[in-house]
Amino acid sequence: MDCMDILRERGFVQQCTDSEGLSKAMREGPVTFYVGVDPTGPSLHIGHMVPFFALRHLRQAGHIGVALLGGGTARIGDPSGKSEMRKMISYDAIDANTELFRKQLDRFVGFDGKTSFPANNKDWLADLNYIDFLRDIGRHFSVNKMLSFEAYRIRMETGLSFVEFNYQLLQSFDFLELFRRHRCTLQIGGDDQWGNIVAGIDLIRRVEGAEAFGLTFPLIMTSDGKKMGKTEKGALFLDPEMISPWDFYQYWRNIMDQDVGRFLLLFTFLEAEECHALALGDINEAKKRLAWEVTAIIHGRDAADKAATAAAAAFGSGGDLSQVPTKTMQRTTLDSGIGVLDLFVLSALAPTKSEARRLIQQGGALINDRKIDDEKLVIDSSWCPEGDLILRAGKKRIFRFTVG
RNA sequence: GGGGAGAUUCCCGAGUGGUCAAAGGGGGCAGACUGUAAAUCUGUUGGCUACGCCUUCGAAGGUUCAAAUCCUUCUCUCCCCA
Repeated sequence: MDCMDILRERGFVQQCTDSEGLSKAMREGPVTFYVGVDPTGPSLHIGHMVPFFALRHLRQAGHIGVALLGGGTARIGDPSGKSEMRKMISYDAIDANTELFRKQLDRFVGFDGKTSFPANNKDWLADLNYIDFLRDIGRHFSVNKMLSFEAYRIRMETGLSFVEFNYQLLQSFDFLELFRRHRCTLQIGGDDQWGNIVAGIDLIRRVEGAEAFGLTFPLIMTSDGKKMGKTEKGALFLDPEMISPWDFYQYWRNIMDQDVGRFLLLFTFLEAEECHALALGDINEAKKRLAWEVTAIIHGRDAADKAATAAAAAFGSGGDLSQVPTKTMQRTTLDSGIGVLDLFVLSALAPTKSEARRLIQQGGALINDRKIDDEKLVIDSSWCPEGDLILRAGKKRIFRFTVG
């Protein structure tokens, strides 16, 4: 079984320009490939990660992975898969994001400079000469052909600016540049990148007369048809400051039954047989395993253990609640008493007092397992002889105050 | 450049002088049922020092006792023509 089979078995493969040819090339020796991400925000989210999981599988099989940070392309904005034009981001913000992405990817991939390393297309895109670029690269692109791509067709409805229309040329140029610099002959990415990838392959063929490959992964959806990785707070970011390991763990713990097997294969490195076995067994145990594995991969084993312990305590038969999301409260604050509404707002379980009030009215507010039905109630030291206040909002949200 | 349409609360989308904090749907939150799942049903969904007050209907002005609704200017978007 070669690594294409592994990827296929794990549900990574959506489209491939030439899977026979690619398998052959891979058998003949290490293939250098790349995945690109545009640093358009302060953190990667789980939706970015599918190609990077694939990167690790491919590297495992002896191939060489380049993580291309789109410090240059982020200045333009990729219209693929989007119905609206993306806001322009300042150069400073892009540079800052690039660095944040690089660190997160280093953590996940573990760049060693040989089998995997980062690159930044800002290095070759930022100072391109427009006229030269048009003459050397632009002439290979047919507008007619570009317009036939699905990505652009969608935007024909809502509007497509010339800047975004150029994105494909830049990404194609990236591929060419990586081919020239590193003999990179394979680009992998989400299926929305298909058009851009194919365009790059064409460019390499025309300019260098060389053969390159493209491989795309499915856009991961949850079984109820939503884009995977969406939460109330937005995307499922990898930055623990944006999405705490607790929330991250909870996301996976609460996915739908039907998704467990698929996600185990995509987002963990457990053997395929084990993934299948887990999905066929006790589904709740499988979810716990999935949640632990993914949390461990992203945030480390320690964080995963803590999240699992906290979850067991919060939803199981009591136990150690010390790992649940926690804040410290001043002894003096508690001594003078604090209104329940303020307390819930302070915990962030309720964004406003009105929300807190609603929560209480609907019977979803608990403190130390006592149901709160009076919104004017004042909480003081007598509530926590043990030193902790455990607030619950509904059945799934929990917060702990330690007094200190 | 000319002509037309539009910008509404988290999203979509009603509303065209007071009865509008603004229909309906989606999403969210809570309750019931469960397995921390899904589906389903119910309630709720701007804020606050809450039977009242404040902020919201692209932005700024104006008319009026009263404006999301009328007038002026501006910004942005879409469509048709050049």
